Amino acid sequence: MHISFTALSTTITTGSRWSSPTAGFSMPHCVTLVSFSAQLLTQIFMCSWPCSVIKAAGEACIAFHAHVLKLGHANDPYIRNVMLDTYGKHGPSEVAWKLFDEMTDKKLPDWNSVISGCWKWGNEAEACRLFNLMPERNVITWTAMITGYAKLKDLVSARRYFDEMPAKSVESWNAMLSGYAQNDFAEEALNLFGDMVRAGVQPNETTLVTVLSACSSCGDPSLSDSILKTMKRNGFKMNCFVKTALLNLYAKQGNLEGARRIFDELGVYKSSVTWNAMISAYARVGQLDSARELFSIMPDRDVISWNSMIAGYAQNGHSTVAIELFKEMISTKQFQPDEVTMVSVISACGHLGALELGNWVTNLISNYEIELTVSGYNSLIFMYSKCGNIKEAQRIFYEMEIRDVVSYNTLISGFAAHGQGKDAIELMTTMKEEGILPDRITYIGVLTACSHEGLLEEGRKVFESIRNPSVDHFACMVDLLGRVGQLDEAMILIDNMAMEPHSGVYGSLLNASRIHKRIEFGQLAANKLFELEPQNSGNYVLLSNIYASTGRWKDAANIRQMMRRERLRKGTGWSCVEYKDELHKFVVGDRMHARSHDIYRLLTELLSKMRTQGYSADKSCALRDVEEEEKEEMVGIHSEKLAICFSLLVGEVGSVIRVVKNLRVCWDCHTWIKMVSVMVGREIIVRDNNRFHCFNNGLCSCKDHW
DNA sequence: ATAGGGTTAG
Repeated sequence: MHISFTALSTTITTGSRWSSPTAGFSMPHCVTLVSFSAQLLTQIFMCSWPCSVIKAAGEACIAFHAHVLKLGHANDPYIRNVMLDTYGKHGPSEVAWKLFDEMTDKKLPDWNSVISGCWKWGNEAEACRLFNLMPERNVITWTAMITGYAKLKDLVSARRYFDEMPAKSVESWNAMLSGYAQNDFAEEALNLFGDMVRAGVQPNETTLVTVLSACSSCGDPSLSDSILKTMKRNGFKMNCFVKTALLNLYAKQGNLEGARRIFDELGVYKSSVTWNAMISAYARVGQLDSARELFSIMPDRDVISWNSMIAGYAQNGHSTVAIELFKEMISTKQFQPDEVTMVSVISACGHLGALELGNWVTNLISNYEIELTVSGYNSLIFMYSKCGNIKEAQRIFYEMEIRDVVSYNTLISGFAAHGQGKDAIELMTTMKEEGILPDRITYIGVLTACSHEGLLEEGRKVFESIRNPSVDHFACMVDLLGRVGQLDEAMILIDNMAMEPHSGVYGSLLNASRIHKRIEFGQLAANKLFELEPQNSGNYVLLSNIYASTGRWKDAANIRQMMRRERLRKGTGWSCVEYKDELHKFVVGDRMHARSHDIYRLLTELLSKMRTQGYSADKSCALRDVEEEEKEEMVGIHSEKLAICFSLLVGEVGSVIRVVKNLRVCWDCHTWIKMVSVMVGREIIVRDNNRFHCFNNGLCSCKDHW
């Protein structure tokens, strides 16, 4: 960009560029300020004005400069440095470099301003060149170098300057601390803080904010406790920033009452950051009503408030609410959704299997001109594979320029859901070749994929290659062994585990016992599970089903009796169908749907057809069905059946994925859907939580299931 | 200087 000062001067004096781009920053006002004093001019740029005004000031910068020249301040060293600093920070930076080059008597602050400017625009080479060239340096110069390298995430270089600098101010320590803290090196930050205390440097508020933030991400309460004690002992005065950081620390440690106390104590002196910290604290732990209440009375909501709320719903199983809230957000037209918003919403679409909705959201990304980073693309991979379109997920994956471990994990898990074990293994090999190390989630994905495809030997090899297998990996391996029928070996594996097996391990064993009708293992697993998670009704249902499937009706009934005695009910499962841009959600015995009447009629029709077509080909199946009818009379028709009947009514079966929960626990749904697929002569695709089942002509793509 | 997002099993 070429700047002609004379031309600008003219523009300014005619006043044509002034009124609009500078909100609350009108021309006469500026002129007055400039002519007052250099001190005031500094204030305009340096004081903590809202971002919008600073931006406006950036645009107005050139004009200011023109005025400074006109008013004869051009050679005032103080003003000149302010202009240099301002151009460097807000641009156009070229002006700063030009000004600096033309200066014949460069003073130390001028060098410092220009070096800071270089870092601001990411010009490491120039910053270093000037640093080495300058005749003298002060503590500000050195600190600028630390801040600059910290911004580039080059903490080794930052630390080198920090260690080499002849004298350190609190600000230097703070720069190094926040460099560590903001780049996820909480531990290093806390260690450095220890050094700082030992060096006898008095921390200020900024220090505390940084350190408390590091404490909240490192999760060691004893450290923050001692810091807080020292603060109390020294009578440290806490401003709003420190209190908000402390609020966040309490929240991250699970002390919501403590967090709320700080929130309330702050009274009217809360910033929007304080509000957001409290809202997201509630939202994270699933106290969505408390979060929503604060959200609704918060004075100045911003994107982050919306994002915290939306993410709260999305992460606590309320995908539909998350999407509704998002729609509300954009309908106000006051808020621009950003990548973070989109990631939550896209992920919610994935959980719901709502492809149409997902496509609509994806289009919004370009409408709002949102630049996606790796996380954004990752969420798209997740959404497409959860919606059954693994091809599109793969396409996005291969089009990405940079992929991280989550990209790989997400696609591998997608392969697992689609039963593509070999693809999962192959992708893990590729990621290693690309220099990305598999983590525990990668292995969970690959093992699950092997299990779903029945690849015992391949899975075994993968399992043996894991350096420090966690309980989850054992659970996957038990699942794999169990599914292919090697229950004895699965049992040996459990017995030889170095750690205590958790519910996932016994859950896998129980499921395998069901598939292969191995009552003895089923009983063992179920009894362990009754201890480990007595509230999970699914375990009772499963054991009862195992008894029933081998004709032990009395035992089956006893378990049901036990459930009743313990007042356990099947959890709130739901099924969901997307049709014409709308989500149709069903729960057990649902009669709320607009087409309920038609749905139940079709259901009855199908059932009588099934009877005449010999639903009872398999003896145990027929008997099961009797018991199932009994149960349905009590609790109502399964949500899965309602959802599928709705799809049949609107004629969308085969093109849309249906999401159902707990197909595993569901008594006869699997058989039922198989029969339906024969009767309608079409393919029915169902996603049971995390796995796709393709029903066609009485067969299911996952052979191991029943 | 403080606040917000994505991945796993049954």
